[in-house]
Amino acid sequence: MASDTTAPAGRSLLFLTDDQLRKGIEAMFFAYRGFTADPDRILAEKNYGRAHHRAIHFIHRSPGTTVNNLLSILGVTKQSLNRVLRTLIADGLVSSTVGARDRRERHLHLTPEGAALERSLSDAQRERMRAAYRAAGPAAVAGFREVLEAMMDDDMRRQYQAMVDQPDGR
Amino acid sequence: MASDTTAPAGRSLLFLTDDQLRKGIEAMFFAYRGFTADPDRILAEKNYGRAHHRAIHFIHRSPGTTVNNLLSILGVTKQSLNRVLRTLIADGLVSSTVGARDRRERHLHLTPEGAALERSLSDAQRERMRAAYRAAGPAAVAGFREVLEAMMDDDMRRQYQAMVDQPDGR
DNA sequence: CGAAATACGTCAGCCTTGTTGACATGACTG
DNA sequence: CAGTCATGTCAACAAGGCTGACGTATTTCG
Repeated sequence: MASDTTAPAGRSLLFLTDDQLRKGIEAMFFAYRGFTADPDRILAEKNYGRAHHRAIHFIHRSPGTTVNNLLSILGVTKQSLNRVLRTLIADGLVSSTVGARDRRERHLHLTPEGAALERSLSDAQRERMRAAYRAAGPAAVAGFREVLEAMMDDDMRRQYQAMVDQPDGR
Repeated sequence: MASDTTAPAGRSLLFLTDDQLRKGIEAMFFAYRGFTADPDRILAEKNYGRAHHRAIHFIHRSPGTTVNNLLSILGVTKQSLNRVLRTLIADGLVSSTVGARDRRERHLHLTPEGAALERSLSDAQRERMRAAYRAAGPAAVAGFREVLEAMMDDDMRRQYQAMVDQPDGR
């Protein structure tokens, strides 16, 4: 690497050493493990995986969303998503209803049972996030969000922004 | 849950609404995708996966580390790690040498080829991190690290702290 | 010394979750 | 009506987790 030593201006050169960057990388690695640990425990008991969690989360997030929409949010193939969706529907956690305007589409909703599982998953995850936010304080949280957003790919960030700016209507 | 919503008191409480927490959760989700995207592209060309990346990263990080040590850092089973390690050794990216003090142990090092791959992977990841850090600024970066550290499990945080505080000697 | 514990490797089998490719159906659209 | 679109599904495969069971050095401890 060894770039910043020669590079001009910028706001602060010293805080962008490879060592600082490596610490950020390792922090992401370990923090993500913590981030998924609580839901993973709950899901394991019910024989579901992270893929089910993601589907449930975004169906809860955007009730009535279509399969195609979910596909583009999750960034997986339809075969992969369908496998997960099939089990969730079979288990009565998700309902799939034919679209009124366009009858090719299926609109996805959580059933009461699905909503209950979503609740318990997101409670666990929120609890950890809340504790982290409390420990770090509001200023740190703002910085946290800024860096994370800057880390996304452009098209991902667009999806994220669009999603984040609409309240969840719980 | 529904805790902070009942008493909409001060500003310090409002920043911990479920909605704020959800935004943080979704930011983690999308940011982690970005975080792994660049290395994933490089690895895919060489028919390696994220598991190889993690092994390479931490062997680079702690040259001469033992298999058991790596196991506890990565948090996987020895069978799982061994599969990855076997291919890396067979492909000449990692060397395994019998321990001098304790001949049961194997000490792992990157070969020159392994170090080259590590370099190209971490260059890509650091480049993204650098861009995010630049965009967000030093104060945001400090907050970012604070929140991530608060998000880890206690024993994970201990490992992280111990690791982060020793320079990597590159 | 001998028994137990430790570090490592490996075989076999299973699961989840991702992939491609192919194909069918029903529904909208020009 | 022809073409495209949204969806579902079958089959086959790969990565990378897991458990359980063994085998083999080697070290440690009673």
